[in-house]
Amino acid sequence: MSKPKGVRDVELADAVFAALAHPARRQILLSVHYRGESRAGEIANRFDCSWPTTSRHLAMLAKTGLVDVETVGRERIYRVNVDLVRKVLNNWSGYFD
Amino acid sequence: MSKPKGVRDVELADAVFAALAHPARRQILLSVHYRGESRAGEIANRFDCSWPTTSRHLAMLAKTGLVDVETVGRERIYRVNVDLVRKVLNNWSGYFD
DNA sequence: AGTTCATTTAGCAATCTTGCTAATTAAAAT
DNA sequence: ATTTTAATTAGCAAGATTGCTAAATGAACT
Repeated sequence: MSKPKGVRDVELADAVFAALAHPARRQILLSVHYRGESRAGEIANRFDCSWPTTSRHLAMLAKTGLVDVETVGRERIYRVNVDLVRKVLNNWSGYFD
Repeated sequence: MSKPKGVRDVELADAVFAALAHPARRQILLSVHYRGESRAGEIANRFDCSWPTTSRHLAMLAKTGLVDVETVGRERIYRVNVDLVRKVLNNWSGYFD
């Protein structure tokens, strides 16, 4: 544990809130969650922006840990990391109780 | 009720998540919450960025409704709108239950 | 009225973000 | 081996965000 927990929490919040800042990423997150695991192409087709643009949004969500990716052949399957979403949001909400 | 509730919720989420995206604004929000109502100058002095920069962050938080402002003479007193913070975060967290 | 104090607004440069199309990777099918 | 399919990465232009200093607002004090 090189960094103290508080620091890691702050860095995580930085990344998560940055990721959630864009409407398209929030939409993607909700969409993937409600439809269950989704292939990149399915996700890209559901949105009006280009596939590469969606791909970059997905990459950012993945980097932050908000989604997990599984590569199956030439497809990539995304799932929401529900625990992380809830953890960060609930944690933050809790500061204001 | 000109816009349907769903639309208003989405617009509110856009504004709130945009406001929470910047670390300085999250820090300001926490700081104002924990120290209770604060004058603009107190807030500005607690952070290393310039007063005008903090002022703009505060303006954004206020526009979004995350803080309320009361003008008393030449001072401005900020308070966190705890209900809004919690409402939006809990609402969003709830999507992933 | 003139000065000071608290704060915001203007204006600008530097940096980040987003969106696109074109190019690339790599697995599957022929 | 070549082509097709799924998806990402590169590269760039347009726009948004942030931070600063200087200027402006407006209440309070002398």
